[in-house]
Amino acid sequence: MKANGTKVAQKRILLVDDHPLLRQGIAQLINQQADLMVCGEADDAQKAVTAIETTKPDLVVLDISLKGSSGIELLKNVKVRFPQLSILMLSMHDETVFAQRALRAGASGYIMKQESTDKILGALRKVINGEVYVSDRLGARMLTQLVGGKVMAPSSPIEELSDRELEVFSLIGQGHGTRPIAEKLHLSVKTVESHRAHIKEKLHLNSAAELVHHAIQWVQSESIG
Amino acid sequence: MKANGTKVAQKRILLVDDHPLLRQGIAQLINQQADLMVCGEADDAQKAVTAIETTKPDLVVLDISLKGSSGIELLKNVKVRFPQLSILMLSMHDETVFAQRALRAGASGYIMKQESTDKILGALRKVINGEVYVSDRLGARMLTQLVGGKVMAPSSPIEELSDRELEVFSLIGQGHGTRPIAEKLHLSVKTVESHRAHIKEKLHLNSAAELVHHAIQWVQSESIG
DNA sequence: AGTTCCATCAAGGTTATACCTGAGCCCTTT
DNA sequence: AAAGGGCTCAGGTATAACCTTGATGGAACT
Repeated sequence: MKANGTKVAQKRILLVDDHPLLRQGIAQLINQQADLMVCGEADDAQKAVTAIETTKPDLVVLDISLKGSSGIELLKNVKVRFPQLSILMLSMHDETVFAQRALRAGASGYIMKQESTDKILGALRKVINGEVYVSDRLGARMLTQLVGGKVMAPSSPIEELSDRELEVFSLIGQGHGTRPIAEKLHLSVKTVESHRAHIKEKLHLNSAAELVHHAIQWVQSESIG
Repeated sequence: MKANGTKVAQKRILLVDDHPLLRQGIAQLINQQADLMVCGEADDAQKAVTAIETTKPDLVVLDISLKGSSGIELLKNVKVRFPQLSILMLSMHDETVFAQRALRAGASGYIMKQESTDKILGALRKVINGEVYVSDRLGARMLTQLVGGKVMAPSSPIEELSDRELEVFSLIGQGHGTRPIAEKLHLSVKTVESHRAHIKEKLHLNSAAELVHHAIQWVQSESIG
């Protein structure tokens, strides 16, 4: 069966990531498999939607940090338009902050770029078969949360932030002011101010200076650690 | 000449990155070239040093954000032990923040993972030939800083700040707002505003957000070393 | 000694941002 | 149907940022 070359019905995978090197790496990994193939690539949100419509993939591998809008936003949009489509989120960021909100937004799995190619292949196959993939560590943690009745003590109050709030928080940490953030996200300045206020409440911060300070620290710890 | 297969002396490249997918991507890119080859891979600082000793690469491609210690720390250590070795820093982060730091620490180039494979190949070849690679945008910016500054190259425009300005800059970087700074230094708020304006001029910054961003960055780099 | 330069300090006035209250809409949960 | 949370935005006031202007005193050139 396996030896039958391309006659086996291969699962079609669309790659969405703005790092050409990484796309090349995962594309090679996938195309080496008899049962998988890359049907297309995209490096931003618009191209991703177009590519889904034209290539009809069985699975989308989606980077959580795209240029322009965040991967989570794209994930939500795609899920609205193509509810049946399976999506595996790929990220270099800490799973404790991003994985659960990715799953809540409709992803079928979350895996970090730091994982071995074996594990990534395993995640791909699991998601294609309709299952949900998360790391063992995160899976255990989520079980504990369920059994524990309510929500576990969040390891960081940053997990309390909503998706939009986290997006704003991240942009603040990258050094952007309120106005540029509003423009980038196509929102009213008033809305961004509102998000900032909520972030300050949730993180128990008292001033704009403190907010910027913590945001920059967090962005830095995310990128270096 | 080119047609002589592997008889041409290929340049040996060591990859240091903790993302297997990305290593696979860049390895494939390099090994497709007749004049380049991957001589080894490493995913943390220790293995990187060992690999340099055993494989004697002509060039090291080094991710700036490694697990454990940061890539910049590793860069400094490697430069102490192997001063002749060329190093191209690879990063997914904004070059305006990290590139100059990397070059000062001894790197021969800095390129972002978002760049096309063509540009990455170009950077690899440029660094192997003993030249320095930075993006066109960053190169122009650095030139402007040199020309716009004084005759000599200030290693950092921060050295242009007066004592008082540096004091204010440092307090901004510690997360204090204008009012608290004025109180702490027994000055009028207006005076602190004036200092802030002069700092912004000297560092070529355009907004308060940028100022705070750079100030925090600087304070952090000072405390880390 | 005079001129120039600039660091330091500061005011007035304009614009932008921060902060507070409130509110409509949508979705999910109950 | 009701309740809660998330997302969006507005009005109004307080505060901070920003621009211009300018006084003072020290350093440096010439």
